[in-house]
Amino acid sequence: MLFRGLQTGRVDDKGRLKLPALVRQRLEEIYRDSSIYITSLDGESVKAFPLREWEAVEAKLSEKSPEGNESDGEIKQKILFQTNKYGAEESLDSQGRILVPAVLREAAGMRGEVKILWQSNHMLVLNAQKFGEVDEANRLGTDEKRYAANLGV
Amino acid sequence: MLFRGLQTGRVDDKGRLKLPALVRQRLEEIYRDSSIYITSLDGESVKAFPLREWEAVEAKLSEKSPEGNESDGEIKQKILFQTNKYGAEESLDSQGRILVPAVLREAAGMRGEVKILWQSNHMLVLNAQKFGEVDEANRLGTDEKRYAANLGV
DNA sequence: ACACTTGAGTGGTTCATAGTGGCTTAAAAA
DNA sequence: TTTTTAAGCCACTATGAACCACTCAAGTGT
Repeated sequence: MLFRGLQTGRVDDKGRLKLPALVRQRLEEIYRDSSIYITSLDGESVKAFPLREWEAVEAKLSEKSPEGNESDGEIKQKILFQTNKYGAEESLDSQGRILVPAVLREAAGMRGEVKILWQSNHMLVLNAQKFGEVDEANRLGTDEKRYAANLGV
Repeated sequence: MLFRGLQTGRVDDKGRLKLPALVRQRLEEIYRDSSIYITSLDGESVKAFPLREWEAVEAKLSEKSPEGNESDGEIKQKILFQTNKYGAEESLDSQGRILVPAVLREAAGMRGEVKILWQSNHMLVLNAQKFGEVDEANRLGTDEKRYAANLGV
């Protein structure tokens, strides 16, 4: 777990995403490598993978699917195509910034302040508007709160 | 892996494809050789192989097929014929450009801006229109996004 | 057969700008 | 305070895009 909770970053007018100091420190501690694969599935949000994590995903995506499962391989191909479309290998500069590729910057509206969340193996980066939408879509109903309560939350 | 993500190149009015600087650097690092075999299977897209990679493919194509497998050898012949039809050995000039053979230029609509993807052992080059078509065909539905999420993407 | 034209390919130059790196001031934390 | 982090800003550089000029080969017409 790289970090918990919400972090905020900022994209400057040249399209560079500045990561909060905490995130930089953790990246350094855990991965000892500042290489990042920055991409997206749909252009709505930005996903930034420590390169090592991305390589693991890549391995899964290029694994041969079990016999008799055509569609499985097809989906993997699609995922690879989409992530390639938005993707770029980057690395943190001396001030902890990474350049967001122009296509992605445009598609995901990466300008000014952005929200950063850690999701199992990558950072999810959203602009304020998208964050609001996701938030809305993730509101808990009473049943869900009960469910949470059962889990001790 | 030569590079990840999408690169854009440009074909000038003389039919020369200019490779992005990153790609040139990586080619130099990894292959230490600027020889490229540029070809296509069907004229729809351009496939540019570092010569060494193409030689590996060629080796597979000229391997004797297992006994009693007529059609296998036939397919290899067809593939060789088509790749020869469009193919040419080229090498990067001092400014990182390669000439796309006229036939291929014509067939694949190589003019102006083009998209470049790395596919296991070669660069796949598509014009904007073809890229759009492929993109369209590779859009992810909600089920597929769920599948991706399970893989950690 | 010869000179001439044409067009494709080659090589290089120039200019604008996206990207890079770093500096400085401001703000926040210790 | 002192120290760290952030944000804006500025200057430099590498790259890309557009040109231009030259070579070479093929074809054309006399």
